[in-house]
Amino acid sequence: MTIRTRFAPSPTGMLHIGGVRTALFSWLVARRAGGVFILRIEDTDRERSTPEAVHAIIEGMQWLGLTADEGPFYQTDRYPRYHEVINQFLQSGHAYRCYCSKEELDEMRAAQSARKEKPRYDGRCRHGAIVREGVTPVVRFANPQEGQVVVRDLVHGPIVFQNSELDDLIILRSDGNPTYNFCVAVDDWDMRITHVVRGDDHINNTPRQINLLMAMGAEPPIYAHLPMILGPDGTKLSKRHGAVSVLEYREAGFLPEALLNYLGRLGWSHGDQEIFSIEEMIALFDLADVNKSASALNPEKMAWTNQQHMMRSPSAHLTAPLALHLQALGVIDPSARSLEAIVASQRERAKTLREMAEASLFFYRAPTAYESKAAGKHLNATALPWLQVAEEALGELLTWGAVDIHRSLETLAASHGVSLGKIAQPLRVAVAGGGVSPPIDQTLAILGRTEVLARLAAAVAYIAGQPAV
RNA sequence: GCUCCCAUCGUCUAGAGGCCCAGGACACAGCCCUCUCAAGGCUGGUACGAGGGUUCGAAUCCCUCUGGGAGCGCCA
Repeated sequence: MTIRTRFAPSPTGMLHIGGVRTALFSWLVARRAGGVFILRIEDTDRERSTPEAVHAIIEGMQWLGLTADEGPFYQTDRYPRYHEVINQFLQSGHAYRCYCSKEELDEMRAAQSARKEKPRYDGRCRHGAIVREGVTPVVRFANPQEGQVVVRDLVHGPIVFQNSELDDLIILRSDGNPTYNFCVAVDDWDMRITHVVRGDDHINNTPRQINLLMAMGAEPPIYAHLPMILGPDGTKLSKRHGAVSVLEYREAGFLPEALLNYLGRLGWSHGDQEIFSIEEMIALFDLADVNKSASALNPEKMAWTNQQHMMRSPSAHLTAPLALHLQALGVIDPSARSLEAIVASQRERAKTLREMAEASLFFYRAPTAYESKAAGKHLNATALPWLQVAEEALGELLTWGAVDIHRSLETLAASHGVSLGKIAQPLRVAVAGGGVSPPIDQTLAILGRTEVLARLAAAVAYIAGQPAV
């Protein structure tokens, strides 16, 4: 049997990190089994669903590479089918019309709470409701009143619910809109979903959905309820934790595969392995290895994971996104320097592409001011002669490559009986404006001879203009 | 209140009765490497929520408690 899974977000907000993790696991289950992954948009809440949110979900999934084999399907397109099932239920006695008003229901629930009972519909319209003129009834599902429902859950094991705990839920609102649990059951059946992978906040909905499925004569799928993802402080994830939308992680300079790797390791593990490529995750993922307890986001580890992926990626894979980040920082033409060389020199020095872009700005812009601490230490009278001899030696180089530059500077240092650092640091501050950059030979190679000599001349002039101490 | 879920270092986790006076990773501290910053290497500290069982033996199995979370909607 072909494994079929689905990701079913409701487009009422941005696609957040928790949703992405759910989508990832669901996608992984399908990919691992050579099955089918379906995207279904649950937009029956017409008040809160927006086209912008739908777009953000699709764009996010696309950026992450979590491609759907079928869909996106929209529940609002499936109303005829829902009404068809509701009519069947009405005829078969699996559902009934209920004329109770909201006030009546509120009163009922208030009374139950006062008696310390679980608030629930008491089924007063179940047997021959009194038709009220001018009131459009809702349709309620006649939930079985006895026996139990066993949820087959791959991460939790079997979970048992007593039918006596469940009430008759509304499946069709008075405004004609079917409700969530009902639509999910119909869709999962119609789309022949074999494995429902979703957040464990849905565990309590599951027995209702199973009863609905059984009333349709359907075989319930297997479930896998994933633990929640919490904010770094261990509380429920919300806007105040910063990034809400996955797309914000793209802006922040994360690689999609790194984000997926980090999210995958939240709740899932494969021994001691930390870094996984997408292919490895597909090959190794197993719901049996998924944790039951909630986990908190750790921004430092997320960044570290991203860095690890950047270090392992072929340079060519990083140049395009780096160019985008450079442009976002105001660099008109990122290709004015070798992006591959920049990536090669910066990849282990940055946690994100954005950081990499920031640290690489000096390749495109000569320093307009020197970092005061670095300049004080390295752009002074002591450094002046080193800058001058380096300028001369570099000017005479026949070929301008990192290896040539390195050899030249080393020879220079050796001939004066000093360490390379003595010369490299002043050079670094002169060309980069501060005390930090990739190795000096690579840095100069990327910059190009003309630019380097110009910046050295500027630094020499700067020192000359400094008051003598 | 009722129902359901969960519980190993600060965080992510390994651990399916003896291999564990608990291993790895992030973060932190120190050292090494070194032209800066990183990366890398080495070293260090900190965890099985509590109490009862079961067993020759429990982080691992059972029970109770405690603590956290979810649901109880004409939201999804």
